[in-house]
Amino acid sequence: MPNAAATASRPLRAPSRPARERILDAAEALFAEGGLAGTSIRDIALRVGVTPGSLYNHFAGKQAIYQAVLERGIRPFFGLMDQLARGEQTADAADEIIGAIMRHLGQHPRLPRLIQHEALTGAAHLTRLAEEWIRPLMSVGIAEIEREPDSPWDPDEFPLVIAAWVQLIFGHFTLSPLLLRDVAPDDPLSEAGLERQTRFLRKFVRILMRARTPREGTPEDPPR
Amino acid sequence: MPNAAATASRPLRAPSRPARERILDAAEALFAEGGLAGTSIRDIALRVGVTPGSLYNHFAGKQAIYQAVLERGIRPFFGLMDQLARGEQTADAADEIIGAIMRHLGQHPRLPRLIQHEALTGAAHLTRLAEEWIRPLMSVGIAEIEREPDSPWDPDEFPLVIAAWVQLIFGHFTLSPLLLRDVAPDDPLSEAGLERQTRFLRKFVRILMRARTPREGTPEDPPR
Amino acid sequence: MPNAAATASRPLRAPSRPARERILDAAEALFAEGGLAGTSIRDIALRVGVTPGSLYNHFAGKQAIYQAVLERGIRPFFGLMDQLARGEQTADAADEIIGAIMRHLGQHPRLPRLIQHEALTGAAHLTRLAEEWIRPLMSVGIAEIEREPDSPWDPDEFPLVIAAWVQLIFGHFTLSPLLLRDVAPDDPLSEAGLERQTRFLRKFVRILMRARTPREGTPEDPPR
Amino acid sequence: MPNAAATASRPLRAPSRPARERILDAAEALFAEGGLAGTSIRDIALRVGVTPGSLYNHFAGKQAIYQAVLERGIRPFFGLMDQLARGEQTADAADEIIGAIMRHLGQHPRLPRLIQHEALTGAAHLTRLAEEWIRPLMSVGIAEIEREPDSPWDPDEFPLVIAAWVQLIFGHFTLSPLLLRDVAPDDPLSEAGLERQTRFLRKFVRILMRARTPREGTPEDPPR
DNA sequence: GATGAATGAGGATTCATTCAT
DNA sequence: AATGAATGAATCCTCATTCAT
Repeated sequence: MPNAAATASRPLRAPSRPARERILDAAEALFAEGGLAGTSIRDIALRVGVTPGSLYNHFAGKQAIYQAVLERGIRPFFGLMDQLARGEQTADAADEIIGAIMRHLGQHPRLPRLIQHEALTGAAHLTRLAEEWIRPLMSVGIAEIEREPDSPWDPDEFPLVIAAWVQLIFGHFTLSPLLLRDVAPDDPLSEAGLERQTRFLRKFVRILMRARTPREGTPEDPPR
Repeated sequence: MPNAAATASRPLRAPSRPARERILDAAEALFAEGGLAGTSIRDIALRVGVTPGSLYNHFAGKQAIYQAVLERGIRPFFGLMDQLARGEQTADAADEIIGAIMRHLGQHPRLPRLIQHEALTGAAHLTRLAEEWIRPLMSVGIAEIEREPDSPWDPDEFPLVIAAWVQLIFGHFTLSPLLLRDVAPDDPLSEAGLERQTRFLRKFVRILMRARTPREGTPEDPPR
Repeated sequence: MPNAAATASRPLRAPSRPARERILDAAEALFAEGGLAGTSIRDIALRVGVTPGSLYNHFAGKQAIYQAVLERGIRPFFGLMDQLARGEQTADAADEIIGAIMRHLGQHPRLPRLIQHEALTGAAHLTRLAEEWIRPLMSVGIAEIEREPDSPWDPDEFPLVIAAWVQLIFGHFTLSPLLLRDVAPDDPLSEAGLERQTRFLRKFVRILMRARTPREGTPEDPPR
Repeated sequence: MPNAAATASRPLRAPSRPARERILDAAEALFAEGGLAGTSIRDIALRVGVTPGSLYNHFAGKQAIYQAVLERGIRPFFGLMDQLARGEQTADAADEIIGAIMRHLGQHPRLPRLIQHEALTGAAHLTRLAEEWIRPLMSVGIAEIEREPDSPWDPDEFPLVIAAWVQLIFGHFTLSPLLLRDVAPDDPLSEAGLERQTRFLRKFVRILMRARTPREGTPEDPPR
């Protein structure tokens, strides 16, 4: 009974993390790496240290585990967005928002990967969740843009600006590990990497939001 | 539209696009959607209109097809980067680069998805390719940044700036379809959506590159 | 109605029909429908409203439950046969026998189905029981035939006649629900359906037992 | 390659029975014994001498095999019924019908078992087939009854008479092997057993159809 | 007596791959 | 080049059973 031994050594902490959570932990890690199709029930069971059949005492099946992982990951993130939306409108709110989000994702670095996997494969498992997640996200962002009088952006560009923010934040977790593999001084997901990216994003936003629109290089040339 | 040129030499409808290409076409579409693990040989064969066994007359196996899809997709993109790197250093080079890249990806919208899948699952199949791809990409970008005397960025931030660009461009193909699903006036991958994003990115880069650094809101507050 | 008597001693609604019986009730219903292989321990537990493991507090396993269901069903039927064999030899004994059997099976309509399942799958679980059941059944029947002086049957045909009776009686429970599905005015297992069949069988037996042998159409033509 | 050897020894007969048929042969035998739930794909594959996966090159799954077995078995039987319905209305038609049916079932003794299994488990897989099978069967039978002027049966009893015939015929294959196990001189499904039953049924029908109704023993006593 | 969690065996089915034709 | 049939491994899941609580 290895788990018993493992938990016995820990002084007080919960009498072994509940099985359901342990399964979701393992599944989250694997799904974040391989996605739904790339992760097998056996992999999960193996990581939990249990027989595949055992998982079915806790979840109805692979899809149910996947869905639960997604919900467990998104729910607090959604809560954070909600809370930020309600936050005080100080001058440096943007800085605070970026910091809060990066801090949260730094502690849950699998969430952006899970969402990116979903987005790639059709987001079938996300649609219900996404509806309550993307909306507030857009609200938070748009409110933030509008508060800035010097913002160079037109209202019909606002969604693109928000999307850009999401891409930059998520991309740090999903793409930068590849892009910066040999070029950055440290792992993007390390403490240092996260701080670096946070500073970078703050500067980024400062520039983007307060800048006066520069003259257009080639005004209105069509992209084609 | 290079394919059009290639097939122009044959009568009209290409009844005989080489089998190898037809397989890669089918596989590309499926891999872009489901990734390597989420796509079966049978799916591909079905889409080609052929028996699974037949594929083995053209490729050594599933992995070989996957690798070939990746290479076929990345090679021209790599070529484009190379060409852009060599391009004239006009004042509006950045605009041209963005246009060229968006134009290319607009015609090969699966490429960013393939790469994103790879990035998520560990990029095992990409490393060889990535080495010859990411380097020039970084070069092109850094050169471009350096040419801008007013750029607010420090040299050690350059890689992050490049990464940001990639995230913004790729994200449009991998994340925006989800993010803007109900909020944008049209499909991000449609002609109109691509033009919109191209204009947006140009404005973005203009602001980012030429802006004078605004005063920091909270100078040097650590992210945590 | 022995169950009624048993529960009559308790207040009224039997909130505490012994667990063993409740299990057998559930199992009987399911085994009668799906047979041994087609019924899972979980199905039974679900129907009882209990956890699968609980069943093992009352029975050694699935087979034991099955065996117990079989025995609980056959025992009273065997008792009935025995009693009928001992019955008064009145002129209308056959009518009474048919009535008694149909009445009993009407109240235990799963028994013929259970036995038929067994007969189909090899009767491995029945052999011990069958030995003490089929014998008396044959006795009762043969005695009855012999009492009829006008019977057209030869002694070596007696077993076939008995078998025919069983087939007709059991068939009403196992085959007629399918055969008469759209053609009979009511469900064969309903009160009305059972009465109808009882009348029919009585007429049947009257004809069969007392008829004078008609001239053979084609005397002694081989069946092939 | 044992099959090759086996068929090589046979002088001329078809170049090995087609795989599809071999699978259905094996499946039929097993389904007739254990029913759908009691038969595993592996059992079938084992009997065919092939790997379970191979079956899926020929059938979509277990249910498909089952359905095909049912159809292959019922179709010719249905054809026979149809042909008998069209047959000449000679004086001894009943004898001929009984002979034909018993002959057919004697060569396909699994069919009654398959149908009985279905009837017990709900006949879900049979309903479509049954509709085209039970109708003509009823027609054949009723026509036959009506042709007999001395028949003691009322028109509203006709379906019960037909059902009785089916029960007697099917029961010989599904119930008699159990009932007559130790009491008959030979196996009911042997040549001799079949002939015996055929003679018995002919006598049975002669009596039943031509008999004058005997006086009722107890006129109209309700069965309860 | 009941439960929740675990298990090993086996269930159907899918999969990548091979190969004779 | 393509196919149909085969295969062994792996897939997800169910099952009967056990056992500490």
